[in-house]
Amino acid sequence: MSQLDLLYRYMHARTGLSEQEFEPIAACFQPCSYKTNQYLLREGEVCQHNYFVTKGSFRMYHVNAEGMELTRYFAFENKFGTNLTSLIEGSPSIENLQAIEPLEVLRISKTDFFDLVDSNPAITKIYRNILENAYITSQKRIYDLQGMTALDRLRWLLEQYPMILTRIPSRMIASYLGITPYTLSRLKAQL
Amino acid sequence: MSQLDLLYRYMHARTGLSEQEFEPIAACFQPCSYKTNQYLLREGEVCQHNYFVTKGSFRMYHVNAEGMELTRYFAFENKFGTNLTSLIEGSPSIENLQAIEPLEVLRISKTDFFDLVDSNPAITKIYRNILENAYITSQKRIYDLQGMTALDRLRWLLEQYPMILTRIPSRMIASYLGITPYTLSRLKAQL
DNA sequence: CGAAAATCTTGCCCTAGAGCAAGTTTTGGT
DNA sequence: ACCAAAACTTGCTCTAGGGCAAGATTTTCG
Repeated sequence: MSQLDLLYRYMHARTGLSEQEFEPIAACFQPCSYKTNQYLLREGEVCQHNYFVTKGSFRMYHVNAEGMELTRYFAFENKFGTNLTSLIEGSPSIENLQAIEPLEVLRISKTDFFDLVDSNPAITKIYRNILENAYITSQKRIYDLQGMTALDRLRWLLEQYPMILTRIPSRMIASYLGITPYTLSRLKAQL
Repeated sequence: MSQLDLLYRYMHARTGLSEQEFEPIAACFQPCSYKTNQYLLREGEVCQHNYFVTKGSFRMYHVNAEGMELTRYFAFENKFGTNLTSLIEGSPSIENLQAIEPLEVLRISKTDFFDLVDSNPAITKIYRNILENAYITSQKRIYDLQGMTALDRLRWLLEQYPMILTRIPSRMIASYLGITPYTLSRLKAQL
């Protein structure tokens, strides 16, 4: 299955667009590879692309005033991921996008993307879908996690991504759950 | 300033639409009043409207498994507010929308709203704007609050809504900040 | 206006999770 | 395959914030 096939399937499932309609869209996407730990975007830069993951994964994280990493999102296969805030506002990103595993993406430039959003009904719909899902996911995260103990939060995460403990380094999971690596290590013993 | 004037200003600022273009949109909105503590939507119901606040405020909150209230959002004047997840998915709402002060809104039904989103370019743009803002706000909340002490979180909230301590009961603010009313009371002494 | 109810405050004690230190295991580069 | 560096584990101590109880204040509504 080629990279573009994956993207086509993603879009077809959400909009029912035909292969012909897909062609001009596909032309805007560029394949791109990153090694583990390599950055797609660094804090302070203005985000220029939207990324569709075809293999591997990357994370989005922020370094706060105390120097602590806070991971907000893991993008796995068949997901779009980007710093939407920076992409939308054209403001400097407050977060880093970093490959966790050897990563392959299809990326589309900001201008091409928003041109398509404004001109191509299928992409208008996809963008709406991306925004709706991003919003719903982030609401779910706020609600589900608030008031839970750290152990419950870990169980919640494992339900959503059963593979995560084997694929992703613990310190990143800890920073996603808002706990220290020490605590995560102790919790794993209790699972 | 009439309710519809406020809505027109809101939309004009975001899309530049003319009064003539606004007319058919305005026709879809219905004025509606609620008393303090009255519910716009209860948990378990499917959300049927999108609300634009012209006076007063309402909150969105959820009751978790332990019976604790978690407040997610306060909607003040000139804001749209609804349970977007329920509105989008047609799923039962997991949250309650409740007036905090005597409240006046303009509401639009779900079907009218999504019909406009699909047919009216100004509303397409407004909806995109609503989604983008909802997303950005919710990201900001996750990032800003994670890793902060309770006192810092309170200060953060007061920066955004200086009037909140006088307009909104403390227990709701506590549940928004993810702390107990006891702790909030102690923190207020430290401000 | 006045009584009952709800809300807010504060003293006290307790627990979840932070953080350091010191060891162990895993990973990556040559 | 080897070594250094990074990541993970675990014992110990400490603290922010939770939660109860009991009193003070404010709100509500007849």
